[in-house]
Amino acid sequence: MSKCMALLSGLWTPELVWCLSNGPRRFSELRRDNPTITAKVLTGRLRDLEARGVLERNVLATSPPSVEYALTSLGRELLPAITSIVEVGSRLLLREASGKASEGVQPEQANMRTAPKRPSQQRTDLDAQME
Amino acid sequence: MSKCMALLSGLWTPELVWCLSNGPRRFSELRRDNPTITAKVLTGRLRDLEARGVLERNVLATSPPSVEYALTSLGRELLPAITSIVEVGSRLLLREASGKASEGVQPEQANMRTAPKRPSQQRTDLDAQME
DNA sequence: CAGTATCCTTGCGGATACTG
DNA sequence: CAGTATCCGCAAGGATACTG
Repeated sequence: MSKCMALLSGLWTPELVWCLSNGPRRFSELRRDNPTITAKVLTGRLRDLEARGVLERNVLATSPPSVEYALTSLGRELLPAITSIVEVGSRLLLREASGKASEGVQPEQANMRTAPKRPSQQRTDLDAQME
Repeated sequence: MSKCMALLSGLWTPELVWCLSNGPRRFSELRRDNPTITAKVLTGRLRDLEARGVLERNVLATSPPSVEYALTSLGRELLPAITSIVEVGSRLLLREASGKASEGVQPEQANMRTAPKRPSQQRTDLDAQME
């Protein structure tokens, strides 16, 4: 679970995948796309993503040498997921900007002696979706 | 971009959302679901997610008092995205387990004097999808 | 039960300088 | 151009103890 989400962990990681979403891109191009990232961090993230199989590194024999980074097919499969998170995310951020409506306070029933027991949850509906 | 992905940032955050995916759950239940999380971190993540509008905190007037956490409607919209990332993630992890096939080495053409110029990329195909 | 309060460590990311 | 090498600060998490 966390292992899988760790695919996109690390600062700048989503941006980099995003930048590669419409074609390969070189090291210096990625630097220009994200002006405030440092070379060290950029190399780090690219190496991580390469190790995880999200992108491929391709050295071109130009002079001076240039290096291209491109999403793999599995890397490309992450794009829809990213967009949907961003979609929800921006709605959430908008909600924060305009004063948070409805601080809901419903008057729960009092005086029940013990709280209800629930099973310790082995399967979730998400597990079901997975198969 | 990173702001939106930060919704699910923080260790344990995806697990917690996952645990709430099939209904509300109490503090101690969440602790049992993730045996190695500490109370401090659990409270922290829950407060974060509440502030971000992903879940709601609901104090029940039982004795002893119990607190229920439940996903909001927007929180629930994150679930499909999470599952698709996990989907790709597990395929990636499998690939690592069984020796990584095809370390592709294609013989790129040499001796071109300069590398190709590409535009500095203002819009991506993902931006197009968003509208 | 559902948390706070404190302390302490690790490591991520930024800044800066240098290289094949 | 496409990186590596160091140093540093700080915040996120873990461990542990205590509370209404």
